[in-house]
Amino acid sequence: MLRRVKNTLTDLSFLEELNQAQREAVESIEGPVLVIAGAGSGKTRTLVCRLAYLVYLGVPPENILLLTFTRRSAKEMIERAGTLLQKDCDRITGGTFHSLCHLMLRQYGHLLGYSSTFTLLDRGDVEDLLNLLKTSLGFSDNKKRFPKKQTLASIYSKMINKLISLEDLLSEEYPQFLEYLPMIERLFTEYQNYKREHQLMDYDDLLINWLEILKRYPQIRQEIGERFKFIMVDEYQDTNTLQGEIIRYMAESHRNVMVVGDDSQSIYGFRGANFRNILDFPKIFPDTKIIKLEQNYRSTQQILDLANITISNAKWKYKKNLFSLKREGEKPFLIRAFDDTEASRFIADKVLELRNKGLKLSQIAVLFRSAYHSYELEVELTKRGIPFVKYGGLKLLESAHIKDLVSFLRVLLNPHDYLSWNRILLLMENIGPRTAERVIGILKQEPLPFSLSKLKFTVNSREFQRFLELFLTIRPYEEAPSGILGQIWEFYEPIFQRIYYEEYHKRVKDIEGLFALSEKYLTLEEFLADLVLEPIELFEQENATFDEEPLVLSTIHSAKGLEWHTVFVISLIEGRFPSLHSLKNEEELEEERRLFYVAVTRAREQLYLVAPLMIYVPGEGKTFAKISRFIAEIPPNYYQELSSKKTSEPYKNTLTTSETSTSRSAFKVGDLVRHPHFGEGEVLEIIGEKIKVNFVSRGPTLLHLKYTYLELIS
DNA sequence: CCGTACAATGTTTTT
DNA sequence: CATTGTACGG
Repeated sequence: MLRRVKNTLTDLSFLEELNQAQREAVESIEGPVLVIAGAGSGKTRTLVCRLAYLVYLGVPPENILLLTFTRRSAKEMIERAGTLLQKDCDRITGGTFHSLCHLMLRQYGHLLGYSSTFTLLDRGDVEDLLNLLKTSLGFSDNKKRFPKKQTLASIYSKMINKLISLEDLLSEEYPQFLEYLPMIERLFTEYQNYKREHQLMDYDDLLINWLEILKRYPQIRQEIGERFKFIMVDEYQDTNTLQGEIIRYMAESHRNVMVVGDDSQSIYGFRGANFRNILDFPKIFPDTKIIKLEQNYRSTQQILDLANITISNAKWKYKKNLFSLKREGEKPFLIRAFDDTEASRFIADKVLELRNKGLKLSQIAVLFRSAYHSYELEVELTKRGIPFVKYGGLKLLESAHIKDLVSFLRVLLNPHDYLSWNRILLLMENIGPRTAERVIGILKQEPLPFSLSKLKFTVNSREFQRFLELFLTIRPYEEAPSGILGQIWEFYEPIFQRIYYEEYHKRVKDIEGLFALSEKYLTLEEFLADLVLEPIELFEQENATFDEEPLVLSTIHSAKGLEWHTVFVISLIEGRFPSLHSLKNEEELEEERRLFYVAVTRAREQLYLVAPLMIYVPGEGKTFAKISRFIAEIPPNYYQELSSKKTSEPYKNTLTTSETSTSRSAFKVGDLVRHPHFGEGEVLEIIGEKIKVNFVSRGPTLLHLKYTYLELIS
């Protein structure tokens, strides 16, 4: 059935680098395949090779669908496949489940009564809408214990993703709200109606609605089967029942589907992911070929040993037998710092020491359970001028000022998005909840160009009058997104200054970021959808001045699938990791354990486990912290304890040398210098504490004198 | 009816 | 400790 395409693509040498099991996975082209891949077993490489192999065999790239956990990783894999083949693979469809569903719904959503310009709601929008409905139903008056908007949003999403009834969910996880069951039920019904009536979809709707279409229309299943003849799904252990169903229907006609995952790395239970999905796959697709990748290429034996202890203590034992190439390395380190401040200092010292030894900063990562665990460290790194990026913190769209701007864009595209109308109306001078409500009432009866005079008459706000004029001049389908954004910004700036005058400069940087992003898009729809589907991380932009690739700080969830030379896992104390929230529930504790397993298996060579002795507790001051059970249960001979007080001598020397070198006289333009990592280069420029060196190996590079070890050669 | 000053309140992980 | 709700003055 598959014919080899002429002989232009002859180079299959990439297959030879695979081991037996990997190769089998790559070459099993037809029928359902389940790959159980342990941590570091070359899972990504296998997927990439299989993509390349399919294209090599003559499968048109547009007939291949690759579903991954982030759009970034899909893009990366497709690029890598292209490199292997030396052929463009861009036409492979790749992305997350949500982005695929979004794509499909823009095309087929009309079957459920959705126009192709429906608005996507992010978590914050969902909360706002639930809150709006809660108030309008009168549930917020005097009902002190009625759940608040965040909780409501969590309950709703869990209910949908786990496919369980509200009553079951409440009695299992939120017994304190059981008395409100009928009210919450009512609220959720209103919520669903509201979304439908106003062309809105939340994350869950993307899955539900696409699944609904697949279920209802056999001819579409057929059509989709023709379009995506080969389906691959990465990180299958983190899919939920809905996603499993979607795959079942999409692959129904040809059954060419490969899913890859590792049950011991399932860490998304909180959003309904069920690792049983992976075990049930052969039941949904009988005759599934099961392939296990058990050889670990990533980590040293010492790191693997520690990881294996963790997983062997798991309640549910996994049938896996990870073996490595017996690559010897250093035992993992355990550091008991006095408090978070000392831990941060230790890490900063160590990072600089490693960099002085020639390790790239981007080869080092600091991992933690919750985004806020790295606050102290961020302060320390900033103080020392160590560039870093943080993954898993606040997203661009989660900041109020960005949300404001986006709301303007949204109403241009979907005038029925009254949620966004509400937001922008409240921003304007002399408009409060009541006026906003009145305006929306008018808009609902008569959409904009018609209700213009009526609105001008009713609303006493100059700002609003100006906005109306602007609204009518913008052509959202014709102008470039960046141009539209520009016009909106011109209008919004004074409002912005008024509301956020305190952190004006900090926030303006995000706006600049949004502008830069908008320039990559041709249509406003795509731009807005992407902001929700692929939320942009909001990092400290101050580090952007460094040419060097930054150190990585990341939540463990966001570190999935990645690896580094050296990994620090911080905040290893009870209540933080495992998180306080999971302590009462055994299932969630098991998930925390898998999370710890994921964290330690990110490291290739060196692993540092860091736990403070004391932590600051709000009302109580400094108190003793209990070390994480995940550390306590590891026999001490699996790690070596290291004092956080003293760093190794050679490093101290370099610090003093470089500190003397901060004085302007140390280097001058034209000097020849040597850097431990970049090699030799010529000094181009000295700007305050920074120095620009033209390295033979990598061209002009800006370095911070205080923290760089430079040797004068000439 | 708007805007502001103050009190209360709980705190994970992501598409 | 930062966000969210409430009370009050303009």
